[in-house]
Amino acid sequence: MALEHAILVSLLEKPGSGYELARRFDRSIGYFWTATHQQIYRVLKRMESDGLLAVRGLPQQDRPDKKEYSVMGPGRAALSQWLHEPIEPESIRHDLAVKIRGAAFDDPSALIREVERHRQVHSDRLAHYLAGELRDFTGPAAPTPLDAGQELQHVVLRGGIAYERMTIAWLDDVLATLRRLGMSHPRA
Amino acid sequence: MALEHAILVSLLEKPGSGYELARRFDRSIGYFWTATHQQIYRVLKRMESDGLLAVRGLPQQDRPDKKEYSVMGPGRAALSQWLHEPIEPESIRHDLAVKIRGAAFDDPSALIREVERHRQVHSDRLAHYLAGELRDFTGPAAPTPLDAGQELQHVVLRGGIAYERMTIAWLDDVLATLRRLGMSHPRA
DNA sequence: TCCTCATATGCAACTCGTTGCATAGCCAAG
DNA sequence: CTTGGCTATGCAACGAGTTGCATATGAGGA
Repeated sequence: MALEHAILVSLLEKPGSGYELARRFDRSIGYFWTATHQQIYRVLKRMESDGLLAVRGLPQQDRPDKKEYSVMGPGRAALSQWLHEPIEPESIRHDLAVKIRGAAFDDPSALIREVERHRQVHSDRLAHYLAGELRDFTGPAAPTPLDAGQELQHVVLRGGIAYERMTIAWLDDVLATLRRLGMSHPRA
Repeated sequence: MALEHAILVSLLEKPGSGYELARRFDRSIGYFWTATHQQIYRVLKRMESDGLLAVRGLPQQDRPDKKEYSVMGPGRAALSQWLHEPIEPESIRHDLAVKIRGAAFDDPSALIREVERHRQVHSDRLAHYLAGELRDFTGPAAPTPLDAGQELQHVVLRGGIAYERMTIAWLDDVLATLRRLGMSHPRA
């Protein structure tokens, strides 16, 4: 149930509405966690009724009202408790790897375009992460020195960068393998 | 719904029972997909009633009967169709990254043992993958030349190896960062 | 003898996550 | 003037995944 905790972290970094959270989950938090607005609204409601969050209705001019959530004492305590509990190291769930092994029972060369498309997506993500790193942490406009929260955000971002770089290199390996097999066995 | 397809791939590689599949999902297939026996039994039953799989009851001496599943024509067709459909590049779900950012609101040094434990798990996985690579693909007992299926299994395994190596390096970066913050801010 | 482990399958209840749809006002482009 | 996009929230239904428990047999150890 880490979505709850990811929301607590994000709201501690800055209070906001469900809609704003959903956008953060498409951006910085999205480097390591994804969530749709449906999930977020549902969990926010539960967390509020559990007393972890406070909600403040903000009537706005020219657009629908929004509800700004912020973390209460029990929310902070719940996060702290979770931080002290051990969690399971994650295991991967990689559809593309299933497809690659499945290619042994189909035409391997048919996968090449798909793998190229994935490579492009990861390459775009890498560029996006690197731009963010320059903007927030290593560029001339970045604060110096960084505070603890920023250092931790930076090390998480470095993880995202390392992940994308590793993935791109692996997809190149996959492409080379598929092309090699496609040449020697034009039709499997 | 890639569990279904992972099962098809695994049963095409070799027919087997639900129990055997569950063990494969703890081993080679588990490099990139996990599933419990509950999930597997449930999906096998559905796939059989959908006509994707054939089942053969094997009475055994000295132990409970087992049901051996194998892929039928429609199952192979379903896999082939899926292989030709584009899939979304996955996004990460990394609890540990949530914890690391959360450490800004708690004592960062409390996370060090947790990160060290994760590093150990990934290091063990890497050793396990490398042993498997030597046994099945690069060692003296490995078949030469490898057929297409084995080449594809190998490139997937290389992906697992690259992932673990990257993760270990990142966790070292995380540990260095946490230790640095722990020194300059003994209590956050 | 009893306990645990390994094989082998399964139900029931639950939470988590996704998808489609609905509402509602404003703005800008065509 | 209608279509689509952005802000902002939400319901309903479904599918995916987890956890706890139940059943059955035989082997080996305490």
